[in-house]
Amino acid sequence: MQLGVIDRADDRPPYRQIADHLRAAIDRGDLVAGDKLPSEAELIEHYGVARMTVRQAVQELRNEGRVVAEHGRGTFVRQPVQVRRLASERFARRHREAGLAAFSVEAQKTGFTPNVDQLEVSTGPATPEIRDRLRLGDDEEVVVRSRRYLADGQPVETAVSYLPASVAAGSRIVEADTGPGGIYARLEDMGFELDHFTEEISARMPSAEERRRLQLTDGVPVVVLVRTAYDTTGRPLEVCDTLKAAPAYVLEYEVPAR
Amino acid sequence: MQLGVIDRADDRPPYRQIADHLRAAIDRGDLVAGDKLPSEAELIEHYGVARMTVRQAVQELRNEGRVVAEHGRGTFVRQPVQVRRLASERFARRHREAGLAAFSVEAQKTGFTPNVDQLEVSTGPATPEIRDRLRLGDDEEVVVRSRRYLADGQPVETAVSYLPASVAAGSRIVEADTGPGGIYARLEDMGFELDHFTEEISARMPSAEERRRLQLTDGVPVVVLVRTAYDTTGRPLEVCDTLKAAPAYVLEYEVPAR
DNA sequence: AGTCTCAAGACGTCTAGAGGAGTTCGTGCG
DNA sequence: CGCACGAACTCCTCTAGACGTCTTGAGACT
Repeated sequence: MQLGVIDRADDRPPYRQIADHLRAAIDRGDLVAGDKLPSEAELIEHYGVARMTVRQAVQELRNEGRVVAEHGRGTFVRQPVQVRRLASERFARRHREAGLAAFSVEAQKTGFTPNVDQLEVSTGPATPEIRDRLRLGDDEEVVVRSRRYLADGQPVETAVSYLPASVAAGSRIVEADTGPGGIYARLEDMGFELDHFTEEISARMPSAEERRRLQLTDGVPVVVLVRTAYDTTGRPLEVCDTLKAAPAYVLEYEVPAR
Repeated sequence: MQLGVIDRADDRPPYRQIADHLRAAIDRGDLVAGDKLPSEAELIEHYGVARMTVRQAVQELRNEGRVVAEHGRGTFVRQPVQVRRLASERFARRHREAGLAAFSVEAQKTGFTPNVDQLEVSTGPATPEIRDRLRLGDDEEVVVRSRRYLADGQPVETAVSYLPASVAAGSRIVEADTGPGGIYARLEDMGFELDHFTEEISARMPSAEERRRLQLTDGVPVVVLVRTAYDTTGRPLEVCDTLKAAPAYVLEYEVPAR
């Protein structure tokens, strides 16, 4: 494998030059997914720099998610993201069925074993952001429903729903088991007419806690999806905050051209 | 500000404890967006550890995108992601108009100055992935159109479109200026009937090159959006690969409930 | 053959420095 | 008053080590 040497005339610092060499080796195909990078000792030997310098170089690639270090074994080139498309979702299906039901339908098609856990339901004050989205007053409380979806035992998504307590109170929405059709069916039972949804999609690096819950390695971002459901009067009935394990999970939307 | 001390009995290493202390201070609100973290010297003094140790702690928060270091000034708590909603897009509008036109309409509503640059058009062989998405044979070439969108001079999105050369050949699609309505209008001029689109959304860490083109700081992921447009016969006519600067750019979709 | 032990090799964490480069701001000079 | 300069402070890069934990595989033992 060709790595080159450090050019002291280059204005980039040595650690960055080393990182670029390694990245180029991956891009060239000298190193493919699963291959082991040269060990730290070998890089020190090759470049004639201190250990912290080669570690900083490798750290760059780890932060980019291109390699993953395994304690005691070595550092390996990672499979490029979104190779596995664990599940896709179609809008229509997603919103006709709710929660685990939609996930199960997808599972049948894609061939994984679906599971859901960590369902917690509580009622309490809302954060300013949720209050804003649900257009609530300062004192109004919300019902919070959180859960985690797994595919073949692997966590792929966490979701937290917020509903105004005034809407959910007295219904099965405040219970762990909402019954068939999920909370959307319950809302319709209660006379609310669901009209449309907005979804805001962004991405960010997960916190250590979120990384733990989704069993993510370093350098992998999560897709953040915030769905708000409105009734025919334009009143927001639910905000659902979803974190998706990005490399494993690709959303797929289908829309008409006009 | 309350930071605590390192607990040698704790099984977490010191640098992680320090990172947790700082993260907790932010979560508690002791430090809010724009605030300066204690300097490295102050953290060394407070915790009684070496410089590399406090740097490693701060590096954790930088990787999470919660703080940003400014050379010579200090390290500052970053605005939480998606506070600025530079632009939102609605499906209908997005696909009736094309490219800069849609971007400009959005600009008018949201109040930024739109711009587009780096438009390059070329024809050549396709990557295996693009060939697969466009259902092309091994020898078929594609027309590649790349551009970058800016809002108030700030890059917010890069996009690369791929069309089968057999579709685009002889039309204005192979020219830098496609004329009014963009490539979708040209495709319709040529008798192709656009039927529907799929969009796959994921996220990943950008490469150094991508970070440069979008002027992103460390620790910020990009949202990757791959749109495929089909005609009424189900033939894929275009694949558009889009990178969005995640924290500044939140997609917004609106869909009917059923 | 199967199991245990141990050493080598890999990455993880940390120390105690050094010099460099960018930013800020006060001070003194013109 | 305006400007140049320098000190102080900040983060950046790097050195040359030390010891730790984890993994693997060779070799000894049963």
